[in-house]
Amino acid sequence: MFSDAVSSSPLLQNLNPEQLAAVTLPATHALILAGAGSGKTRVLTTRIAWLLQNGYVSPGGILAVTFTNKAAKEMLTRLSSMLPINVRGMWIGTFHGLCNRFLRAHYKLANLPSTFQILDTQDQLSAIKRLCKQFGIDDERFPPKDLMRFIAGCKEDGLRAKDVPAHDENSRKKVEIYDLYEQQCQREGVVDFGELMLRSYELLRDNAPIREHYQRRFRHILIDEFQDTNKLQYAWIKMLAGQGADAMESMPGGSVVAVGDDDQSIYAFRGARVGNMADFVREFNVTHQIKLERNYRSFGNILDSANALISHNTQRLGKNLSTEAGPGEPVRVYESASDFAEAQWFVDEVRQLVRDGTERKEIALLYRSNAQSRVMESALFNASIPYRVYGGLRFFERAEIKHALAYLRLLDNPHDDTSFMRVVNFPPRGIGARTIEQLQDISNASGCSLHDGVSAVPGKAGANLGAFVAKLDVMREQTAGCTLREIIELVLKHSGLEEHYKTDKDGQDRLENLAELVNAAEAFVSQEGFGRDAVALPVDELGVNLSQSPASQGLDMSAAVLDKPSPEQLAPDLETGETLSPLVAFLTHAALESGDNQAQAGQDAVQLMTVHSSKGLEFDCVFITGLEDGIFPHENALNDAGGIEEERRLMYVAITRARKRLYLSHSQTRMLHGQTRYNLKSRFFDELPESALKWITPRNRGFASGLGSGSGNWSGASNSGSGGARGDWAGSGFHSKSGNAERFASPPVPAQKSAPSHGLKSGMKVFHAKFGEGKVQMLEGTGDDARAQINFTRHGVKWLALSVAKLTVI
DNA sequence: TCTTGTCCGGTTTTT
DNA sequence: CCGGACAAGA
Repeated sequence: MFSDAVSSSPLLQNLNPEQLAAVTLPATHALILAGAGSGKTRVLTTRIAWLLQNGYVSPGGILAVTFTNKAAKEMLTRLSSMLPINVRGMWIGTFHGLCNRFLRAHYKLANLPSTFQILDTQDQLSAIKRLCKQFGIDDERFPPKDLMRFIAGCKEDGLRAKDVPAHDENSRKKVEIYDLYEQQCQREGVVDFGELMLRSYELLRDNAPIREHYQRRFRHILIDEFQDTNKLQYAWIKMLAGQGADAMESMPGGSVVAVGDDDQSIYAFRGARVGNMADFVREFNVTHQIKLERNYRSFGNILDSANALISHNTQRLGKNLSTEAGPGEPVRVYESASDFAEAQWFVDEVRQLVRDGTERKEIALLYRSNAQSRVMESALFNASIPYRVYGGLRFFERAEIKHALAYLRLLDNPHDDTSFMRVVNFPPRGIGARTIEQLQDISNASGCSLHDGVSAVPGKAGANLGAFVAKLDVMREQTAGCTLREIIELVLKHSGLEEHYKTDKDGQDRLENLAELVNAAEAFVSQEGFGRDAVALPVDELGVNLSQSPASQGLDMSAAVLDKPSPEQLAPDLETGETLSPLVAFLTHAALESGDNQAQAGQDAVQLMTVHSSKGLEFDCVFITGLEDGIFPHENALNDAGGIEEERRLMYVAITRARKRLYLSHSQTRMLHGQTRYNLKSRFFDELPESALKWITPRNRGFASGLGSGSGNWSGASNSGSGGARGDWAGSGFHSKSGNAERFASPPVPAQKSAPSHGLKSGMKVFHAKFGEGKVQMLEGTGDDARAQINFTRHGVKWLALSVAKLTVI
């Protein structure tokens, strides 16, 4: 179908046959099942470059969507290195970034003020709290966090309050609050993340000229990480592709290419629907499906482990990764006696790896939940090994930055009550809870913003408030016509933020961050041309630099011809080129890109992160720790099959991060919520191929203890052992190399032939040194793995590993 | 009004 | 254990 001239293009060199097929797909709808490490991003960007280079589409005719800013940025960078084109005007970005751009261009039709601001999760929560207070909602029955989840969930499903089915009193109330929240946001001129998507969708749905314009325009739609799309995002794509229920046409000559991996779907908890992949195939009549199963990342043993594990999932599209790299090293498995011992082992291994020439940044430590990082961090810290923890507070989420941004927002929109509340008494200026309550009552009664209610507050309180508002007004006047940098510097000074942190004894870091905010703004203005990114470009600028791509070699140009928008084809004001003020653009940027969390990004440091945040990354050496039932898989997922399958996919993601060497570890005991827990090793170990594994812990560790001795009395490694290990830790760090582990190692015990006879039966009453009296509810496993679920009178239900726990039958 | 102590609760995360 | 959230003193 394609000429030699095309396939010999330098763009297409070194692609394997499947990748090449994906890159050069004809203009139809297609699903690309791209396994981990199969070169997915490369395929996506190469396809875009290929389409452009051959003139099948102009830059303006492409819509490429990703989930994270990082992925979007990478796509743009790679693209500009492949082709000499100006990527600025191209619609490549995150769902939310693109929706923002769309709404900025059509703010009037979307019924938004031109300066609408975006609420991040923090802002949204405080907006909901404020609302609950105003309407006297019982926050025991309706915790604001739950309400936020509920509202976000509704929006992810594309539901307005009126569309949400409510059968009982409870859900009716929640829907009512959702509705009130919407009204509040509208009044204040703010939108949350979900609203960006939902409102874009509704505008496309309800406005035919707009819809048809964009449907004509985007000939090639590409979506990355399709398995993570939610219901609304899928509906949005359908709408743009003319597959909506009332669509006139179904983008003839156009194409939607969805790239995803159902095995890496790990975001169901936030509304992602893997089912979108199957729906896409059905609803778009997808005829071209390509599987990318050749893995260029990991050695065989690692891939075999991943394949074997994921084969235990039932709901799969089916895919098996293969490599030509050879088996490589075995997957190393380690069992420790405590989380402290695990950390010590990790530190020792890291030291060894570094000695052998591994770069620290090529070593990643993955864990299921953030709480697990602490013990690891301490161990690394004590060993003076540089490390970097991902996750946590990001730049634009820091309190001092949020304060500064709140002042800036109030300059543009004094009715932004969320921002008003945040800084009305920060730095402290004698406006207390009582005064604010008064103001809220007045504003609520007259249905105005807090800002407008100020004048009606009597007495000294009113005077204080008045002074605050006057200060804002002065700042607004003084900053008129200033550059972004000048505006921010002036606000930092006049708001008193700078002064406040100067006198605060540990305000140095915060001052530095505020200085960094000025830098960020400066960088934003110069690099981004302040927010041309955030607004739609005029239509006639869309074909920029197309002339620089080589003309197509006598190929079918119909796609390109179709795409080229002729000015008369479009209503003149469908897309506005209206420029946003630098300040609004910067505030938008701050909300949509919360900024990197760590300044020390470039350093050669060991990388610590949750499995979730490791998605999309790869490392030479990967440690997956805390592989215990209840930790990974997480206990909240143990009770339903779907939950276990998602945990298994999570494990699959974790394993496939490793290039050369993979370590798995679990611990017999672990401190959690200030208590020592006894965990069994993760059930996922049973799903890995024994031939790919190598246990580097002597397997006779732990022991069957005196079980079945008839006395009904047996001992495990003593409970106080963990206390001892902790003492060691707190006192002298990790000096004793294997000391902790040895402490737990049990004395040799004659093999117990009659393994299961630990003498316990459900219903028995037992005594535990720490938990007191309890009743055996359930028993599982044999020998080392035997465990009992015990309902303790004073401490509730617990699972105890019988090889460790000290129990007496009473 | 602002600071200090007690209580509670506690996955995963991006936008 | 550890942070956030609220209730009592300066």
